[in-house]
Amino acid sequence: MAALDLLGRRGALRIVWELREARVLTFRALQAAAELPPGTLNTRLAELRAADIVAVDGGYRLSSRGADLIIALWPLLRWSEDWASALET
Amino acid sequence: MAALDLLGRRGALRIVWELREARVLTFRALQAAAELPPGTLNTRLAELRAADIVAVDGGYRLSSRGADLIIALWPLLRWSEDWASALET
DNA sequence: AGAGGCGCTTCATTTTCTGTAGCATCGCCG
DNA sequence: CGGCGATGCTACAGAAAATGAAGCGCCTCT
Repeated sequence: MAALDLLGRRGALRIVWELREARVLTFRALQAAAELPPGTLNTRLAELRAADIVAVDGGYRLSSRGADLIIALWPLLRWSEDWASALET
Repeated sequence: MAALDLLGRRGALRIVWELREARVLTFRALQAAAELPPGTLNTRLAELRAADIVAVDGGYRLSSRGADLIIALWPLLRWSEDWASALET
């Protein structure tokens, strides 16, 4: 479960999420969107780049593997919406 | 993305994973399976119980919402297998 | 009584995260 | 050219979290 270990680090899933739909964000924009301090963001980005999930190409974007990841994440996101609305009641 | 925040904590996804297929584990068995020290496990279990993902019923098991989560996790697990085998090459 | 399993708790150490500040670089505009 | 704003990213001190080992109190079974 190495992948779960990587994605289970603070902010990792959030970064991937913010780069959904082929978004290209600058370091600072990503920092604002993911609500992470620069040090953490930079550490996380290094790991995600090493894992070939995030690519740098005129800003940060998902690699093709990262795009697959977003697709695989869809059911989880659906679940989290249901979960959030269920908790409100 | 409160759910992602919760699941993005160390060991959280791993705990859910170890409870897949309606498994019922004792605290110590879960500790061994998830490779977590008791303090961390206990903290995480408290969060997961508060989120109604894990239930205590003669041991730790997934709640019905937790079972839904496992299903939603399937594509991600598939992706992580592909990812792991791709990294080996 | 003793042995073993149980769910935790405690504690000291190490690791990680946070938040602010700021550096060096680049492109743009007058 | 000289400044201006934005960029990616580093530095640092303090806070928070995780780690690993030890062990407590409780229960059950022999």
